Amino acid sequence: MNRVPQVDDTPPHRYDARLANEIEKKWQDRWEAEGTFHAPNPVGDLAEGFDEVADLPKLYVLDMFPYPSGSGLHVGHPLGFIGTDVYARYMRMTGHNVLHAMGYDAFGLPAEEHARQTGEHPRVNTEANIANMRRQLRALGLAHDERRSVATTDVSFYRWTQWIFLQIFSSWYDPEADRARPVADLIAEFESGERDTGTGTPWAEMSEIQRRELIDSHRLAYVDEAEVNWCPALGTVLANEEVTAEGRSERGNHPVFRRPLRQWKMRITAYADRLLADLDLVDWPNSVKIMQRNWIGRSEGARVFFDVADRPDATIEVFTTRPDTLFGATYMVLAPEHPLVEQVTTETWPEGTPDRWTGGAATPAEAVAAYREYTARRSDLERQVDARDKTGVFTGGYAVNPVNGDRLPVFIADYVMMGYGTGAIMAVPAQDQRDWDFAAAFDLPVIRTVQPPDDFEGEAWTGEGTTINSANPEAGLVLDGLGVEEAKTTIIAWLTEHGHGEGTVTYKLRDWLFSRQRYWGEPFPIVYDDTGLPIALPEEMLPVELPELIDWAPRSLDENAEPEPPLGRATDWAEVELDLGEGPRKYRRELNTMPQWAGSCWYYLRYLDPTNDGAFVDSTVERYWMTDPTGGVGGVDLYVGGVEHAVLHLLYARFWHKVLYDLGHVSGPEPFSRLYNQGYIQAAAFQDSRGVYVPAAEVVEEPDGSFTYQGQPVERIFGKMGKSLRNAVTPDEMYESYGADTLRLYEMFMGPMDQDRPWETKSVIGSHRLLQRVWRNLIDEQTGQPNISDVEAPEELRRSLHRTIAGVTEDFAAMRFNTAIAKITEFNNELTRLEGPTPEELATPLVLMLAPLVPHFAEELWSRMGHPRSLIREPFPTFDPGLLTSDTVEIPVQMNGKVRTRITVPADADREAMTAAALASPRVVELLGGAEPRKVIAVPGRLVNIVV
RNA sequence: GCCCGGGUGGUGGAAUGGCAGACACGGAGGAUUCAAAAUCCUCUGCCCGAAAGGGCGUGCGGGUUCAAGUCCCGCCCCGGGCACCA
Repeated sequence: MNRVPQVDDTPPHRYDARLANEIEKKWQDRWEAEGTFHAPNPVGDLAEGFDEVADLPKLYVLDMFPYPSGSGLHVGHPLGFIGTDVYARYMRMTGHNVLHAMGYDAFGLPAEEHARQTGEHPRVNTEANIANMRRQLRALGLAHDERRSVATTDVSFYRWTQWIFLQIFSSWYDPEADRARPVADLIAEFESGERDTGTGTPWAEMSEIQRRELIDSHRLAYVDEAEVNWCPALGTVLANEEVTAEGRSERGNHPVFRRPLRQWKMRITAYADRLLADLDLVDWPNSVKIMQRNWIGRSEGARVFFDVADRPDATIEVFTTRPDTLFGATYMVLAPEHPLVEQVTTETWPEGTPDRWTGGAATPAEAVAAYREYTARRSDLERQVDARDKTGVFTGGYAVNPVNGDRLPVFIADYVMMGYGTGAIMAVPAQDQRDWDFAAAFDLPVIRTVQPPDDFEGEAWTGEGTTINSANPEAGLVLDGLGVEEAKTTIIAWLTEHGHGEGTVTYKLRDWLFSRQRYWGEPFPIVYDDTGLPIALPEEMLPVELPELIDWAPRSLDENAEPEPPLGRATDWAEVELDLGEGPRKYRRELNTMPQWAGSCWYYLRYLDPTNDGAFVDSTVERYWMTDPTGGVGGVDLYVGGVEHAVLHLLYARFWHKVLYDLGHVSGPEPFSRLYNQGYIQAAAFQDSRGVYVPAAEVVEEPDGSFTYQGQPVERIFGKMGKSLRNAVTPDEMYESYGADTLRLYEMFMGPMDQDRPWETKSVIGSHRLLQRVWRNLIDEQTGQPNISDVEAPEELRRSLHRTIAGVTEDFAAMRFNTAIAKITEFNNELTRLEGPTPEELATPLVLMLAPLVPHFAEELWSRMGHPRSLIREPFPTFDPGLLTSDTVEIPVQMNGKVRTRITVPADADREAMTAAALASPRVVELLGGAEPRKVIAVPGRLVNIVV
């Protein structure tokens, strides 16, 4: 290579990656040493310095709890963190005591899988990952109060997770008071006889075990033998919410099987109504509220009891949202697993049973057995695909319609599910398309009870209409002529009066399956005695620490394997001798662990008071940070995270918060008063002709716009950044090429915070150039000294500055960082055109406006401009409204809505003056050609439109 | 199927019913330089035109309005959520 030796004539003090890295390191160290980001608490360990901020309003800004992944961060991860940091820094400069902290949601499957593969304890791996993530985040210059950083895996943290579990375990939901209360109150009410036990046996006559079982059945955390989602590949059960519609695990996409198992559950359904109603109190994206509402799935209707013909002991209870259509019921359906199926099924087929109904079986019992087997084999996916092809068999039994005594054949069919309502329906084909489809397939009658519109040509009519064919005058029941709503009210009253049913509300929401067969999670603070009933460990025995495990050997588990909690292998730990008040006795520990959601249900409360050994959070501290002084619902002031947590995490956390609120441990009913969903950074990924992903960084864009990798054409797609698509770009790469401030600025500039956007490494240079230009406007690149003078700024630039401040202030407050940056850029571009040193009155506000976005950069300039102290609490620049307007404005003149020319008029010109000026302009005179305009619209300060 | 979002230059995106495309990337040209990088300046939606200027243009089709990316009606496409929920 005979290259000419290069002389590096880059000025010594140019803002480039090398200088940026130097500056960033310096300021990060200084911030840490000076505790710049410490947010003082009103009392307790972290109260130092509170006097200085006592008069300021508080602000609690929070990021969703990150999982410290082993592969480290890519540039998509910190988008939200940077956004909250910019906002939090801005709010500090507008005079708020801002709490912003970051912790780690560090329990979970990946660390345990890693342990299985390497034999290394999950804690070792987890702590290494946390350390790496801390390093990467620190390099971004995020203004977190590092004293408040916690990890769910810290014993000092999960001790309080266990404590909260005990609070929930020791509570029950009092429907009259509509809140959770201590179980002790319930026992007292049973003892005094104030509350009926509901078992038919008075408390005084119950045995000790009966009493415990009764109490346990009321607890908000309870053990239940129930159908659960067993995922052998993960070796654990999953919550319903963790299973996809295809019957696979959300994590890893492994097959999931239904099987009965003894498991912990949380009675979240008791809170269904409040979780729904209180959504009205919070400032959340509408889409998230809707998702939560759908998930809770409240629906109003009625329970109706149907006697079974010739079976006096059996009653089929159905839930319907359309009790007004009861006269249109022509058959009944039970879910295949419904417990009444055996009782309803007859020995032989009734006379005249159509062949279509029997499934070809000789007896109803055989038909039922065969159909049950068929449905058990059928996957959820298959069922969805042919949802309109209804299947089922007749049980041979009949139910009696309470409104008119009609005999209705009872079927089993898999379009009715055990998990919703009562697992049984009355089928009304005329007003329900699913029932219509089934009726058509099985040749069942259709009776319209709502008059469809004359031009209706469809099948089932589910809309409004007049009730018809619905009268039984002898029973005192006439619905004919009523609208749907009136008919519902009338029939519910009739059902209630005659003991055939009642109005009721049903929810889709199920109780929350709370135990997992994993090691790397919080142990339950629960032991069992000989009765097999759970006993809460007393608070003083917390924490219950995880035992050390040596055996990480993978177990091959299949569908039929007995789920086996790893803690069962810690035999020394599993059995324990304790004195729980009755002298030392042997107990068995609970071997399941809590799901990963547990820690994220309350971490935001621990940030408030992370070092407190006497309480999960001090109540004065909690009130200070979580109460809205203006009387709002309170809670975290701004919570930012991805929309993928719209249902699970946010619903669980709200539930725990409400329990804690009911028990008096927190001051408000909602944890997060304002929620903001950040978008995702997507990135281009490239597939070769075999469909294999190639390293995106090595793909070349050809002049014709196509892409090649090593000379071979590849195809571009967009997707999540990550290892699997081989398109990850790390923050470390960006620090090296441009510095962290450039990365921050670019991420904020790419587009609105709440939108997905594609990452483009080649565009980062633009943000870097902005910083270079600002630097050059304020610093002499040869000497590194400020190039700033105290001469007055030209009038035009001063006005421009004040317009910029006004716009940026508004944009920052609304988290529109991209447009704020555009305004700053525009102002700086004007500044660039100015000859000579930059006037101080322009330089200072510019630096302060940039400070939230690029904090190291701004601190460095601030310091070079002669300020000894950090600008962290420097007041944000204010603007003079008088400078926002100018004396004259240029406005467009339209003719018939099309811009034809522009005129300059005094800013305060009224309609007449504007019209006159417009009509006098040469261009308008020319175009009018002497004609009279039909009409002239003049909007002061805006435009003139001449209609001809 | 139902419920939410969203469709604007080559690209990311900007626009209280009032000049569509701010700002940036990319591209073109120029200044500077022995040369290059860097920097600075100019241009850059499409079409016609030498220019002046004109026409078209915010997914498609209608409508309201002096004026529509923005409001209304009907479609199409993309993304997300839910889904035989009685």
